[in-house]
Amino acid sequence: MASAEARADEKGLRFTPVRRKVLEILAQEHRALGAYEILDRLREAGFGSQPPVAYRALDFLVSNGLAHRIERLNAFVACAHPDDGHVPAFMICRVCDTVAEARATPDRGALDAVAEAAGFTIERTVVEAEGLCPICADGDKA
Amino acid sequence: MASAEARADEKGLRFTPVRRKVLEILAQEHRALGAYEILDRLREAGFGSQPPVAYRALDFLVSNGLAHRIERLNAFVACAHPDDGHVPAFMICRVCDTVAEARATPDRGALDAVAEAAGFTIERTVVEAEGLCPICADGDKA
DNA sequence: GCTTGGCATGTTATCTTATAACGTATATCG
DNA sequence: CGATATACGTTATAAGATAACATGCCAAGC
Ligand SMILES: [Zn+2]
Ligand SMILES: [Zn+2]
Ligand SMILES: [Zn+2]
Ligand SMILES: [Zn+2]
Repeated sequence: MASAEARADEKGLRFTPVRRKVLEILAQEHRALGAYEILDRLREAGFGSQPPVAYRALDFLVSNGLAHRIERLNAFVACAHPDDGHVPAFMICRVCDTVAEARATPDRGALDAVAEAAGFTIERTVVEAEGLCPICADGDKA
Repeated sequence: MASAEARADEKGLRFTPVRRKVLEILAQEHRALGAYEILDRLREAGFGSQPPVAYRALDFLVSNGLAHRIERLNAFVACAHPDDGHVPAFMICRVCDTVAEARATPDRGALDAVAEAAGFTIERTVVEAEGLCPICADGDKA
């Protein structure tokens, strides 16, 4: 995470205490956190306690590729590959809510073809798979 | 839509007036409608006017493959291919909110591979592309 | 034909998620 | 130092979703 931060600094981004704290909070979890859950922890840490505080920091992190929004959950995760500009794909466990991030880039062939045929210009793609993580799949069998 | 309805009947599903009305409302639009927008139209048509009325009908339609939820928009569209069990992919115009549905099935190769490697069992996949439809892309140039 | 059980509908109340609007503080630059 | 831009903080409210409970409907079983 330190490296991501360093790169952000180089790009002239202002990595303020709230923003750093939110990224730390996200990075400590392997699951997606809702904005209000993050807000609770900000409050505990002495930051502002109203929704815009959390949402603004999250907007910053998402805009700059340091975090992603999980549409399926209305929640957020730290980016697992903050280096490059990538198209993320997520695997969300419906039991324990853990979220794993993969790169989806090679995935887009078929959809791209349809879009091109339809004259649709894709700017952003959301790929979110829901299912069972290995641990919870084991639990199910037991 | 009549055909979809007939098939639903055959499966022993109860196609009640509210449910039919909601499907009609969705089918009349090529964009996604929020639950409260649907609720407004139900009210106008003399149905119940409280949120659960809309949400329950939508749950029914989504569960039975007659409509889809667009996670990106927290909204709903009628299914364009109600025949088969398909994995839908959506192209959402960020300007006019129109939603086009494509079949995503051949798309999943890469993600499937990653999931298998990780031991993750995929049960459902959300694919939503955001961008510009042909009409709005033209408008941008002008 | 009446009863009973399951399902759908309807309502009230409440919860969660998100943003608008405004004032204050802090940083950056001439 | 003063001007300007960006970030932070608060209040208030919008938008999306569900819990809990009462009522109505219909079809199966007596
Ligand atoms: Zn990422
Ligand atoms: Zn799990
Ligand atoms: Zn469909
Ligand atoms: Zn458009």
